[in-house]
Amino acid sequence: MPELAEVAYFANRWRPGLDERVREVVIHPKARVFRELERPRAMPEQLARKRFQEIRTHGKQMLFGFEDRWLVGHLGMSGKLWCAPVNHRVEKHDHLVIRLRHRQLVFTDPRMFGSWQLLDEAALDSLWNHLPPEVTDRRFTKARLAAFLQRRARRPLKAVLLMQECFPGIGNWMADEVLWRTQLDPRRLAGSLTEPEVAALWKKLRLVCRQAMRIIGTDWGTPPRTWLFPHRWKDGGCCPCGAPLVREDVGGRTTCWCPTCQES
DNA sequence: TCCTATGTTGTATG
DNA sequence: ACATACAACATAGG
Repeated sequence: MPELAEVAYFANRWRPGLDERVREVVIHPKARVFRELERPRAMPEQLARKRFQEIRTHGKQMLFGFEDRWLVGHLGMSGKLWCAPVNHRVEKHDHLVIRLRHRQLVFTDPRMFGSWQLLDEAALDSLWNHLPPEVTDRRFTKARLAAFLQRRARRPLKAVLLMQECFPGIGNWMADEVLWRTQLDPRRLAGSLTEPEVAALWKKLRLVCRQAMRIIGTDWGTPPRTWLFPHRWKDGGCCPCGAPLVREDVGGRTTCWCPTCQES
């Protein structure tokens, strides 16, 4: 489910717990979501008694600060964060539960494509502080976009927009939304864009990221009907222009576009 | 039963 | 070394 703005939304579900201390951490040490931890069993004790102080996100990554330890989480395909009352009992897909005095911070993920890491200050510096610029960042320049499209010249645009190394936070629906607004066929090869097309793509990438964060990021609002978003999910949908939308596999992912608005 | 799912990664191949 | 293509991961729901 989660892309840029949904990730920001979920990260903020833990906000009510800020300033509280960790009483207990409950995990399933063998759950796939802890595959990046060297010693999953050590994690609960490393967080015990620490104060929850900070929430940040970067693309689809979330960072939670606990004094001198930082949890980095990724929600995968089906992960969710929420605050549970203190009497909540751990359920089947609750893989990480951080118990505070007044609530519990819960990570639920049926498919277990999500992942968690625990960083110390050195690891935080080497990992979190060297991420690529976000799409809305001033350093995400048109030249940077053009260079990346050239490097991935033989892949369809749709597949390229999903590459987190250049487009942190862009996922399946956001990629389709951006291409629809840019009126580019998702099957076009990245290296085939003209300079004005690159400029338009850059502009729409930034626009969709900003608007998604504003509408979905804080309270999971519903994007208006003027977006592709509400029309794209199942077969039989129509573009706001009236034409039937196409849904097909492009670059390994189901892709939705308007054959009228997005000419090849 | 079969197909799909808002994601990433490992591996084979060119 | 670099780029590309695709299976694999695990589960639920239609």
